[in-house]
Amino acid sequence: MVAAAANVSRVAVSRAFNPHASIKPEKRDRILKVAQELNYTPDMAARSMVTGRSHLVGIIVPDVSGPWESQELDAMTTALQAEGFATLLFRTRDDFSIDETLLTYMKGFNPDSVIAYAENVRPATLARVLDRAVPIYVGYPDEAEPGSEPAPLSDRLDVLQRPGIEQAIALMQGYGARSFAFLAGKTSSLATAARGSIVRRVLAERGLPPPIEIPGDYTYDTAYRATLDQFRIHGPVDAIFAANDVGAFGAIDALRTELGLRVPEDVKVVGFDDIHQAHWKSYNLTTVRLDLAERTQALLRLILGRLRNPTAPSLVETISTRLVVRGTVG
Amino acid sequence: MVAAAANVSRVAVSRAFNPHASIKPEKRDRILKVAQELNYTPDMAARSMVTGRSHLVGIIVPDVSGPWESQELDAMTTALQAEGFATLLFRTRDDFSIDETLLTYMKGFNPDSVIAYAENVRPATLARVLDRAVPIYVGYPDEAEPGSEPAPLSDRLDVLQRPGIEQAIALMQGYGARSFAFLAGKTSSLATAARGSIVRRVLAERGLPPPIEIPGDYTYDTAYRATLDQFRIHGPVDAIFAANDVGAFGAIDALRTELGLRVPEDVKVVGFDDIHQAHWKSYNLTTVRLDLAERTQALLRLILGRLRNPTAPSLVETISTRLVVRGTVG
DNA sequence: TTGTATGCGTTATCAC
DNA sequence: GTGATAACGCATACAA
Repeated sequence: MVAAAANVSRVAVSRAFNPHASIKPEKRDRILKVAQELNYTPDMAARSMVTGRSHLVGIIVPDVSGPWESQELDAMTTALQAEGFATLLFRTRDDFSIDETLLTYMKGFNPDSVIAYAENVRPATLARVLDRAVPIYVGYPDEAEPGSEPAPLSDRLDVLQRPGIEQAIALMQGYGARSFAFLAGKTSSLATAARGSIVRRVLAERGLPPPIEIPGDYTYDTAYRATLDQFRIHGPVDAIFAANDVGAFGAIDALRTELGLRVPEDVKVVGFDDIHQAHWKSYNLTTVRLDLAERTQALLRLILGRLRNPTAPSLVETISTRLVVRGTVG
Repeated sequence: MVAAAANVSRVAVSRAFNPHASIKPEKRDRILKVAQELNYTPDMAARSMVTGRSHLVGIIVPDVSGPWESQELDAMTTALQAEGFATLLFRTRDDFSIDETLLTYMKGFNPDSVIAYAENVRPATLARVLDRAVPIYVGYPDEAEPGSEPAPLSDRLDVLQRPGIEQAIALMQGYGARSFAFLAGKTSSLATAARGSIVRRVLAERGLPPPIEIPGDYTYDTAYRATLDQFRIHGPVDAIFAANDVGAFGAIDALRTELGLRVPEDVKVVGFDDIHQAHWKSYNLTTVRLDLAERTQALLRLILGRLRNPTAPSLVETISTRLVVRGTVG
């Protein structure tokens, strides 16, 4: 507040920086000018204490460097910044064990909102630890397990995974695929569970045999080895549906590099996410798209809506998926 | 502080949460227990005001979803979390124009430290805007331009890029390459400028002709098209040295997919960074490694060292590079 | 070891 | 439109 001392009053400075406050324009301009000369910036921590708004949005991800996660993080950070929020980034380990510690730690920063993914955090834990900020919970409603927790107090982004998966299977079947494999993601992941469940159901509906399950964990290396094992030990399949794009890359490389098979002629492959790398020529992957821009906007609506009306009932946004056809099926 | 009211005193709670404070162990345990039951967490904002430590480390990147950036961000976030810091993430646009605004905004959060990359932020701007936190500046000392700014007040991580580049060129020359191309990154990037300069110098030292410059911007698509243009319009080269791995991927796919050339038989390719994707079988890229763990530890030392002694003269850490040989040269 | 008083920088409330 | 004052939640200096 030295800026004030150098010139005139004290709360005037506060008003000068707050667009809604009433202050004579010329006075505001003068104060802002002095502030800039003195290199003064309002202290967000102090502001946070009295306004109850930290202008921080917490994001918890299991692996910042995962292509999908990093692309979503990029989009969210850009969008949040445009709205005056800063991204507070946390990284969780794969197991649920440190959930509580991490959430408690994060709570100390009083984020205005928290984005958590179903894969990483149990909804009950989330709801219990955070109170001020209503968390946003990304879930997969179609084909949810009967006993799944209802995510009591949180706003939700529901991702409809079925449409894209139906299109993918229809396309592969149309090109003659009869035997399918589902290359799973991490088993603890709700997303992969929902995807696998949908795949099984859609295959059944179309009169196709149930899929062979190839174990995976969303990584390239595991997908590569697991695909090798599947083909060498258990025998080939006509088509592989991967729970994520990176896994599909691993499967494709295993098929082409080590098994001498052609994609898509010998084996068809479809991924999930449509990350930037999916259009790289070496893969040119047909995949189910989770539209990033759409998703980012939906999350932003949830955040802003909750902040505007803290006592509103649970907010829900829904987005869908669709197939992006490239060169690994036709 | 309601936790205190529910039980005993008031500052006792503060001491209970501060490891250094003197308090009877049993009392601390009891307080911590009650705190947990009441779901209480110390407010970092309030703590920040009185201690002058925000436990926030600001990181500014141009593109969170870039493989290299996201991998470094992941490693840094993990390391910082282990030391009790949270990552405050900012994203800059490609041009320098919003530098000041973004930095001012960031300053409002009073980060304990700031990591900025030479590509994104002018050192002078950085030093002027931030005062409390001494920024950490990642630079490339070897082959620095004579007129480059000395980054006055900041701690530095110096990356020695020459060793890895020398090894790469030696290897390619050893396999018979005579004509070289340098696939550049963004022209405004200091890293790419330094890399190009080193490549030119090393080629000259080895009696090889100067490299052809292929324009690029670190992206796959641009590298793909630029490589196509180079070979179709200006003619082929024996070897391509790319300023980053993703650019190398684009070049490889252009060579193999559209030009019908073999890598490494017809054209040798080397990248830079050694991102996770470099070992994917479709590329299996020989590349210059920037060791991530080493780099993360060096940055952490800088941060902690500066915090321990705020008045110390500029801290400098130096890390080197080395070639990782895979399948795109031999 | 423990409690009391003070201050960190800001905004909200209430006078003027 | 403007200024004084209280309050946010915490850590520290000091006294006990």
